[in-house]
Amino acid sequence: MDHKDAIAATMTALADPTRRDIIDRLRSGPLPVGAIAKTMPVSRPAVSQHLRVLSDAGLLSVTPSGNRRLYAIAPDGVDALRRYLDALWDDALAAFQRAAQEQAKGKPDD
Amino acid sequence: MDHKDAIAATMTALADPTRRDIIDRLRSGPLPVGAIAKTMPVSRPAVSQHLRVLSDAGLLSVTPSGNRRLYAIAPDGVDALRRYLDALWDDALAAFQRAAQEQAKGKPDD
DNA sequence: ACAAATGGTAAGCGATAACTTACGGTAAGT
DNA sequence: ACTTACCGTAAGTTATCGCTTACCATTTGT
Repeated sequence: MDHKDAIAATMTALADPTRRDIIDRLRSGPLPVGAIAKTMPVSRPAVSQHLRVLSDAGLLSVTPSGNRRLYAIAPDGVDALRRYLDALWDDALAAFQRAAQEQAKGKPDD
Repeated sequence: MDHKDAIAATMTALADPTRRDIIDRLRSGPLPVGAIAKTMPVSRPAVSQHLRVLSDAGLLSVTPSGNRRLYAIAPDGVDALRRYLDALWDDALAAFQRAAQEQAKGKPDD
């Protein structure tokens, strides 16, 4: 998977409110599918599908434990998106300051 | 707008590839609608609609300049999402280390 | 005053995505 | 061995979203 595509997949994964709910459930630690679905308004297969999307995006890791499958937040996946936003923030700030400078130079007597 | 909703809107706004393309066009500085649309494979109204979504999410600022409207990346909007991911990353790391500790304690003779 | 340029909005269409029910497959308990 | 629990996948439906064309408002230029 390309780096640009990875960002796209991660962003799309986090865009859905139900998936962000799932992420919130996993903030305190790994959980099996059933435990997640029990506290959510959607069916278990729906949760399973969401977990697939989140895993494909690299946001979750899966560790089969006997009968169950424990899902956990993958710090690396979150970090990738974090770095993208850091770069975007740097560019935005630089462009902002440049625009402010040009306006001060272009219109000195406002 | 609630803080949670703001994150949701920002995430949804950045989930679309065309909107991320627009953001990329604005990395070097503010641009009017027409200039953006000219370098993109979609029509100007489509760009206009995307700019609306991005603005509503707080990711862009608009400054009317005579006939045109200059769109620029809003550093504050990006920063809000950045902080959300930072918090998520912190929680993920803490949960990760806690899980590693519990496994080391629970299964000492693996 | 008229014409051209810039851009936001409405209506309609096609594709995608999230959900449900139904099913199959593997691991654990009795 | 059989039954129960846990979970992923398939098929089908519905709602949402992104796009286009058409239209209107405002501003600039002649």
